[in-house]
Amino acid sequence: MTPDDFQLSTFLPYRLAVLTERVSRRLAVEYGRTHGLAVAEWRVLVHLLRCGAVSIRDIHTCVSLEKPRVSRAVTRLEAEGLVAKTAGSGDGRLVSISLTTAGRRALADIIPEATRLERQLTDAVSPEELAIFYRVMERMHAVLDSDPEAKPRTAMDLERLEA
Amino acid sequence: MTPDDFQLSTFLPYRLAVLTERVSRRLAVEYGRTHGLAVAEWRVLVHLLRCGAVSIRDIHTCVSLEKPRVSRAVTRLEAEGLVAKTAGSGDGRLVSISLTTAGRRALADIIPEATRLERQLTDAVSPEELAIFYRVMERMHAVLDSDPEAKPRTAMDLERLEA
DNA sequence: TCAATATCATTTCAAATGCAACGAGTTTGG
DNA sequence: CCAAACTCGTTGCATTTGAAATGATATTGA
Repeated sequence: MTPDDFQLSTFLPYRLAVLTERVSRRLAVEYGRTHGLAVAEWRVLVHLLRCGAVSIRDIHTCVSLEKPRVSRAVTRLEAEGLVAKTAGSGDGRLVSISLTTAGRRALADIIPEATRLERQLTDAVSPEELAIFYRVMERMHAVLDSDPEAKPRTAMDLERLEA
Repeated sequence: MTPDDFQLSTFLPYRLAVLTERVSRRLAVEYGRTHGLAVAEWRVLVHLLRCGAVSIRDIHTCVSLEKPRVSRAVTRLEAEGLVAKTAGSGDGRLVSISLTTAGRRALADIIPEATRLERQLTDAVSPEELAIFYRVMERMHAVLDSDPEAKPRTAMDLERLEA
């Protein structure tokens, strides 16, 4: 392919970016409207639901967010009463973050909506096609895993493969 | 699925976001290292290669970037001599933006690298799987197209379907 | 033991971002 | 003809962002 034939609208990274942003913004409507959350806050809450009391560092290495972003998200969530931040009992550097009842309640509101959106998207294709879709995504990740210029995957995203 | 079973690492919007960011950042290494470009600048340059002299508005409606972002990207590109900005001949509000020779040369450097990265990713799966992958993406777009809460697709991304 | 190194969370700072408002120009409808 | 409504590109402004620096605590190794 000569450079002149290059077309943005069929370029894989562009197509991924466009679909992702569209899905992402659509989802943000749900958790934004009902609880004023941003994506970082949403991810932190969900991670806490599954992993209980954890540190900033732990969240950072799990949910693909930079450390300062997690720190700020937690600050906001604490201000809104959705999470509690307590000094770690053992290591004095660690902060222990956990869901409050209000946080759990917020998730109980949002998760069904999120799941509904996901189902709307996945129901548009057959289970076989969807399985292939996820397999292709995984293969692309694998290519990046062996590329020294690419950023490594988070612990959680790798862990999922073993399960 | 009860809310407690919800898992971020298998949630479609999250998975899309993670893969997209990884691919996007890997690509940015290419056009960042060689020419100091950011994603908006890269998209503008590529669009110009294909569409010749166009307005800010036209770029905005084609490459999925907000208008101010396009405007600022063009300002930077002009400062670096990669595009030329001339007052539109007809409508006095329009600005005509086109590639300079240096801009064309920059693209000649970057596009092969971008294409190489894309091929690395797509070569990891069979052509059939890749075709299904793109079809699934298109179906998800179609779901969002009929969702009033979702942002509409750009002209260019829709146009591609007719071709 | 205790200095050097490492890790954790936060903060600083400069740059990027998006929304809304703006000024300039154009089209429309009476 | 001209005032109202619209469109174009830019800019102001408040917020978000990530990289690097910071301060506090832990660990290591001599």
